[in-house]
Amino acid sequence: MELRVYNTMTDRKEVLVPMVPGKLGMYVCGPTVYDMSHIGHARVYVTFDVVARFLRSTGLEVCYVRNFTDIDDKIIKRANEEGRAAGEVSERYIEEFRKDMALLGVAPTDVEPKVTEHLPEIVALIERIIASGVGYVSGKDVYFSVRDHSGYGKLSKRRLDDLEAGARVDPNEQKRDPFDFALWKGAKPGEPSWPSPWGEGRPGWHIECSAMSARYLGETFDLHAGGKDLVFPHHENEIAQSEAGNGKPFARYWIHNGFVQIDNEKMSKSLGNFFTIRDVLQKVEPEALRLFLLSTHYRNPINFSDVALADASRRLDYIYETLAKVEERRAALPSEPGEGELLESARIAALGAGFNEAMADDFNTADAIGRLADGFALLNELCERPKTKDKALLARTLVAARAELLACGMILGLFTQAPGEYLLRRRTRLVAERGIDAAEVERQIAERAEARKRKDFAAADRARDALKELGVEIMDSASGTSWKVL
RNA sequence: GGCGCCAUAGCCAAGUGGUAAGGCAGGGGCCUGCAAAGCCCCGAUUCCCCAGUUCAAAUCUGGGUGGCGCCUCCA
Repeated sequence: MELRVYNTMTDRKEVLVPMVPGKLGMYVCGPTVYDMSHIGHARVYVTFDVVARFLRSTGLEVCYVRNFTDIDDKIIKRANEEGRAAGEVSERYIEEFRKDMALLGVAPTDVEPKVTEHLPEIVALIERIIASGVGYVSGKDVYFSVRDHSGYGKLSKRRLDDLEAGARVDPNEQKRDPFDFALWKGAKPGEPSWPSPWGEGRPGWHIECSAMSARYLGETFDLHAGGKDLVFPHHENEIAQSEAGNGKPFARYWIHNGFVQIDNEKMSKSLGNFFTIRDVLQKVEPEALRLFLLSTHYRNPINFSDVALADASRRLDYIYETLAKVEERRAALPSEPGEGELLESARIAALGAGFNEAMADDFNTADAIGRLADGFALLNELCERPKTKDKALLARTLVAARAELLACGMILGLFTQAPGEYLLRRRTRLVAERGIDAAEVERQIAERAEARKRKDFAAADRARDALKELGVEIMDSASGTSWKVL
């Protein structure tokens, strides 16, 4: 199947053709580890986790590199505030980041390079940039001379002359041109530093990604991704550095995700309207956040709200309730139903086919998730009103339909939990939140069962109403009465 | 000022030339002692407005209106 991706470089969807057939290298700009990650970070890493999973599902051997920026002004600032070493701060937040990612089902990437462990590569690249004539030393710093590099602005479609109006010059810097950017910053007192041909100092912000991507993926590689706000200047500068230093084209396809917004405004630290991943996970299951993030196409902005999150949560409950129902039904059917025909085979086949079609069109997770809806309806239908008395046939069909859905879910990193565990954890969480006495609920349900046995429906209904008052909803079925928190 | 994005039902959200996916909420039906859950059916003659191109436009072009982003650390 042809895989089409929207390439920021060309502003169109293009067929993704890896440089080396069967293999694909991808680099995603990772976090600067100076604080807890927010849901904007969650979106980026969930998005590209799904991209990597989908690419792998097509048979590509993917090498996914995502860095940690573990030395930077903000980290130093934080370290000074806390009276710690910069390394302590970055290590702490790397751990927190990994915890967040694990909760969200974001798989570790193949390589997670840290800037502080790649100084030799960085210094060597800066030397090559200087040698190529577009880098210059000024005082203790080294800068990239933007005007001496042809092609600067090709990703962001900016011309230097257009930038002029918004230019701001930091008087502390010794640039020849306001748009030049630092490759190397000479050490200031009390700052962490590393030796270099230009004296003690540390790398500029952009050079790390150029150096580390080349180290693990080669000087030219397939896919480079990140948040939309990195297009300029970060990615533009990476391109300039890499192409000037290596004399080769840099990344072949660029993909960028849209922002998470709050009340239709960008969420950011500077606006103070941001939620950390940890904040959100206090309130909902991590998987619900993941589902929410994937319910909008990655390039569009997504508006974060309690309502939207509740929608995703409800939908996820439906999915796990369906899967739990399938398990229960399955237990009453032949355990080895054998091979053979299926019910609704066309509908089942359409699930995976439709899903893949949507994903192959620029990773359209929103469309892809929509295509799965019929599969869950089918499972419910099969469980509640099977159109056959052939138990083996029913069992085969249930297994096949579920397998199809779970295979798609695996690519999204969704529906991967044991349904019973998910539902119990969710109920336990809600029970605690609402201060519901679970034993009391069970007692009232038992009483109601007695009343029903006596055909005293008035009493049974009173019991049900009483439970509803507590926020508990009950469901009668052949196998007894179950309950959930509303 | 420069560059760019977005506008689809009450809400969320796909769809980039061939006659509007999906979800939530709502209405009806089936099931149920009654419910709940589930399943089925119903819901935009229409895609911010105006003009144009075309046999055909939510989709393309031009012009508006409204919202947002980047150009400064930012995912």
